[in-house]
Order: sequence, then structure tokens, then C-alpha cells
Amino acid sequence: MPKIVDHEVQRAELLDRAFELFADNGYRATSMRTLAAGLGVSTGTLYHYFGGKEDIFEKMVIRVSQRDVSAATAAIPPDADRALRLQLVFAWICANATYLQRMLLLIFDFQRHRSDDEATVLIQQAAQLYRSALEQQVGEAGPAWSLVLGMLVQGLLEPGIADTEQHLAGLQALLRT
Amino acid sequence: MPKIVDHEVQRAELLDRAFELFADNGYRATSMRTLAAGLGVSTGTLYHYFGGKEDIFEKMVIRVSQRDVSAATAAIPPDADRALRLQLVFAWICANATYLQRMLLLIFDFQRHRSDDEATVLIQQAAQLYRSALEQQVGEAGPAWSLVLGMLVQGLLEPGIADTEQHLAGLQALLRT
Amino acid sequence: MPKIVDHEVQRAELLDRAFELFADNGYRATSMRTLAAGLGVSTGTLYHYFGGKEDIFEKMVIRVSQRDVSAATAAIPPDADRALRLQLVFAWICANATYLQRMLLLIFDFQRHRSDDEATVLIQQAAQLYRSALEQQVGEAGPAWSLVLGMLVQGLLEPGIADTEQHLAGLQALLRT
Amino acid sequence: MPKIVDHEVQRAELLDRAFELFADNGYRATSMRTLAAGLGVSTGTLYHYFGGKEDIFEKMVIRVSQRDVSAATAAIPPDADRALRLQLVFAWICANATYLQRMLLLIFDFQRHRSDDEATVLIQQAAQLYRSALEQQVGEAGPAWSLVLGMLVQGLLEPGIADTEQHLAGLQALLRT
DNA sequence: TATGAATGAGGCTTCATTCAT
DNA sequence: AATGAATGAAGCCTCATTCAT
Repeated sequence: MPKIVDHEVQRAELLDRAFELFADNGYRATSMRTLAAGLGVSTGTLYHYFGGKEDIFEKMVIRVSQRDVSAATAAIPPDADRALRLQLVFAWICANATYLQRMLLLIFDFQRHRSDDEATVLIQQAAQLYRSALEQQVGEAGPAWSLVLGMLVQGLLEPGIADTEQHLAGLQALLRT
Repeated sequence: MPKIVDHEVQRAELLDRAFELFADNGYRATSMRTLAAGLGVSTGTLYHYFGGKEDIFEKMVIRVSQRDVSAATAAIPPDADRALRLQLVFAWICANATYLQRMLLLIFDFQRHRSDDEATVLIQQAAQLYRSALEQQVGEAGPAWSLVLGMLVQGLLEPGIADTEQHLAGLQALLRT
Repeated sequence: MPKIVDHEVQRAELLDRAFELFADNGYRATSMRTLAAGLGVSTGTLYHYFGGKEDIFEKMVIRVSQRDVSAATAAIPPDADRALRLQLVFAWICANATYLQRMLLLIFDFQRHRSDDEATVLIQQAAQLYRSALEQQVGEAGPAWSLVLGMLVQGLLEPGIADTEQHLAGLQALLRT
Repeated sequence: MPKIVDHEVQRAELLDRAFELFADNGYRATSMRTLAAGLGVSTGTLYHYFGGKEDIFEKMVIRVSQRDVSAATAAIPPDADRALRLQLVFAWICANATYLQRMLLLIFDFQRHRSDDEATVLIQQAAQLYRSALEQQVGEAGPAWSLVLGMLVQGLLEPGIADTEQHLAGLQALLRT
């Protein structure tokens, strides 16, 4: 069934580019017209490939979060010890901090728009995916995971205040336990 | 003389009740009509007391954040030592976690709507107010502040996962330095 | 009845200053709040002295047009001949062109707002007052009156295009007949 | 392919019918809802074809003024002499006096609403278009153009007072120079 | 498969007017 | 005599979605 393959390929391409558009202005403020224009298709086409705005967003989140996890763990040598893994993961987070912050804001924006269980589940799944990836590298994270999230959030609230070195040291302290 | 209404008192009352309405649905989704109905006044009256939706929100944030800081520090004995202070502050945060999470979401929602410098400054001021209050109790916070924020955020992403005891222990570890 | 006298005096003062406020933004765009603030009173006070916005405007037009006619004819010597009278009146019109244009725009704005007979009559009365004043000085005006009006209007449509000298010559030609 | 509708053709049809609606009540008093209802479309459709209320008005003025100039000059034989041209143009003006008066009021109403340079330029362009058309027929107009404008304005201020014959004679006198 | 014209409810805001004080 | 708080309809505009082509 080649048509279905094309369908999937086309959907995947649209989703990849959809993140930037959503992230620029948030879920609510990104209209279907804006989305269609930015993707170079018509609104009708979007409704042909997807069930609607929410559907696009949900599929996009799943796709993007999976891609992120792969990217973050790709550069870690299989034989690295726990300390090194932490350093590499932390470095990846810092390098992609802006991106991750946008993702976080985007998810909160979506949560606002749709507060059913379905949306909650989507967000939980995405969050768990990221968290599990971290725990696969450094073991049970607990407060360490909160520290990572908090560092990103503080960057949103008071940009430029957070001290990266201190946060790495904090992470190491939390995980030494 | 007009109907006897103290302008400032009336504004304060409206602002206090406005928080709940905003927090229920977020900044964007809370319409002026909803707000007016929820406050028991007409939209025109809101425009009599405030400059508009943004004005209401901004004044509300300032008022509420100041009130929070007072409440959080009120129960701390002046002669408490640093460890006790941390415990009391942390207890207050946990007791008001849901409220603080709503505040956080609300601020992010507003930031989406308005990304001017003015909005950024408002958010920074509010964030700094909370952070300074914490630092007054436990000294320079650094990653500890991020841990607090992160705990709240994790509660939004994956409700019920975070372990309060572990987080308190983490905080103590971070601040022992 | 001293109270009534005060009433009239107060009304007259308000009307005199109301013209500028109306003329600045037009009839529609001048709100009662703006008017009240500009006059240094409350909206309630305006409703105490006048029947409403339309009433203020109508009384203002009558007052101002009478004042204008007096001003325009005041400087004309009783023994001036027809040619001199024309020159003096024309000079007054040119000197007050901007003001007269504002008046014209204001009247059209009001006519738009209220197209009943009452408004039409008010405008006719004012127009007749100005036209009669001109005819008292230079005799039956006919097209000469149109030329004056047209000069003002052209100044509104294409500012700076009209040649004053040519218009005076045109007026003289029209009135020589 | 979408529903087959030529964007430009549809816009042109809407604009043609929009003039009547605007002229009936003026720019300000003609709401988008009124406009949409009068044109038999939804407000959303109007925003699909145009940028907004001002955009509709501006495009309408340009279209209508060009159409007028064509109509006014269409009936003039190429070999007519200057006197005949004046008579024919004047006849056209008188025949369309009511229409031209509505146009004039409409433009003034719009000028009130929007006093930017852009609006001023639009009005100047339209005025110049009409004036140039007159001057192409009868040569440099100067005060003659003002007389035409003034005749129209007087008809607005004091309907039925102006004497058409006298005005034609006046025009001839002014242009004989 | 793909288009984009069309909808109409709902967004924020303004305003003349009333009336208790 | 004077105030200004309160009203609520109506202003312009945006948007996700549908459907004829």
C-alpha cells in the first residue's frame, strides 16, 4: 500500500516543521491558517492529514520528544561511567536549554487549552519519556530530575540568573546519595 | 457626591477575587465577560477601575505575590535557626503547592500572550520576590531555588510522582554547602 | 432669580470651551467623559446643565456661529464701500480659514450622527447665519457664497493648493455682475 | 481546487455594493456587521477578502472615483470646444450632485476617523483625480474648481437654495479669464 | 489529493446615559 | 449643585472548522 506510506511520510514532514511554528507563538496563538501557511499547504490539506489542531499538536509532541531522547543519548559512549554520563547529559541539556524551555512552555500552553484526561496523559507520557531517559543514564533521579526542570523554569522566569556550574555540582551532590 | 465607593478598596477587592478566575482557566481563556460575571459586575465597570485585561492581570500578580510572601514568612519565629526556617518554608510550599502551581501556569500563560519587555519585567519582579523571600530565610539559594521550582513543575507534568521527603532531603543537601 | 443667571453663565462658559474639544476629534469621537474631563467637570454635571451630548453640541453651534458673525463684521467700518467690504470679509475668512474648516467638518460629522429634521434645521440656521452676514456686506452672494465654501473645502481635500489671490479675484468677478 | 471564485472579481463586486452601504450612514456608523449583512456575506468573509474596515473603504474610494471620472468624461465628444465641454461636465455634475455630495460627506467622515498621512494621501489622490478630470476638459480650473465644490457643499448645508443657472454662469465667468 | 471560500460565535473594548449619594 | 460608579449593547476583528470544487 504505497499510498499509506506516502501519507505517513507526508505527515512526518509536516510534524517536524510544525514544532517551530507552534513554539514561536504558543499553541493558542498559532492559528490553523498560520500553521498551513508556514507549512506551505492549505488548511484543507491539514484537515486531510490530521484530525484537527489538537491532533497535530499531540502527534507532534510524541514525535519530537522521541527524537529528543534519541539525540540526547546518542553521544554517550556505551562504556561511560555514571559520572561521565551525568556530565554528558547535563551538557546536552544546557546546549538545548532554549529549545527545552520552548517545549515546556508549549506543553503548558496546550494544557491550558485542553485540561481533559487525554491531554494530561499526553503530557505525562512525554514527561516520563524525558525523565526515564535521564534515569537510564544516571539511575533513579528523584530530586535531580526536579532540579533539571527547575533550572529550565528559572531560566524562563529570571533569564541569565542561574549558574550552570552550581547546578551541575548540585546534581552531583543529589545523585551521590 | 457620588455613590460612596473607595476606588482603591474596590480595586483591591476585585483583584483578590480575580486571581481565582484567572487561575481556573488561564489568562487567555479568561474573557472579560467571564471575569465580569464572576466578579458580579459589568464589563464596563471593570474598565472603570482598570485599564483593561492586561492591567487587571498585572495588578493582580503584584498584589497576590506580595500577599504570598507575607503569608509564607509570617509563621516563622524570628529566632528560628536556618534548618528550622528551611523546614517551615518547605512546609508552606508543600501546603500551597497546588496554588503555587496555578500561579506558575498563569504567569507562563500571560508571558505567551504578551512578550514585551514590560511583561518580562513583571514576571521577573514576581519571581525575584518569591526567590528573595526564600533566600532571606535560608541564605543564598542557587540550585535550591531551582529545586523548589522543579518540584512544582514536576507536579504539573507527572502529578503524584514527586516524593516530598526526598525533596526536603535534597534541599538540605544543597544548602549544607 | 440669581440662580438661573448663574445657570446661564455656567452654561455659556462650558459651551465656549466645548467647541475646541468637539473640533479636535469630531462629534462622534468626542465622548462625554472626554468632554467632561476637558471642561473640568463630571459627566453628571454636564447632564445637569444640558440635556445630553446632542444638546450640548446644538447649543454650542448656535453660540459659536453668532460669535463668529459678530467678529467678522466688527472690523468693518460702517462707511466702507462694497469693494472694501468684500476685501475685509475675505481677509477675515482667510485669517480664520482653519477654524472655519474645523467648524465645517464638525457640522458634517454631526449631520452624519443625526439625520433628522431637527439636525438639518440647526445646520441650515447656522449656514444661513454665515451666508446672510456675507450678503449684508456684499449684497446677494449666490455663486460667491459657493466659492467661499468651496475654497474652504478644497483646503481640506488638497491642503496648500488653493491660490488666495485668484480666489479673491474670482469673488470680485462674480460679484461685479 | 476550492470553490471556484475569482478573488479579484469577488472583491470588485463587494466594493461596488459597499459604496451604497457606506454612503447611507457614513464611515463610522456603518459597522462591519451591517456591511456584511448588506452584502449578503458573513463578517468572516469580509475579512477573507479585505484587511479590515479601513481597507474596504480605501479600496472602494479608489475604485469608485476612477469609475466616476470615466463616466463623467465618457459622454464628451472628442471634438467638443471648451465651452461645450464645460456645459457637459457641469450637466454631469448636476445630474450626479446627490451622489457626489454623499461621496464628499463620506470622505470627510473617514478623515475624521483616521487622520494619518495615509488617509490624507488617499483623500488627496481622490480629490486630485476629480479635479484633474475637470481641468482636462476646461483647462486650469483654480477658483472654478472651488466653485464646483462649494455648490455641492451648499447643497448639503441649505438644500434647494443654490441656483444652477447662476452657478453655470459663474463658472463661465471664472473660466473666461 | 488538495484547495481556500465561507461561517458565526466569541475575543477585548468604548460609550451615552442613569442615579444613589 | 455636583459627583462618578455602574450599565450593557455594540464596535472591530480572529478563529477552528466545513465543504463544494
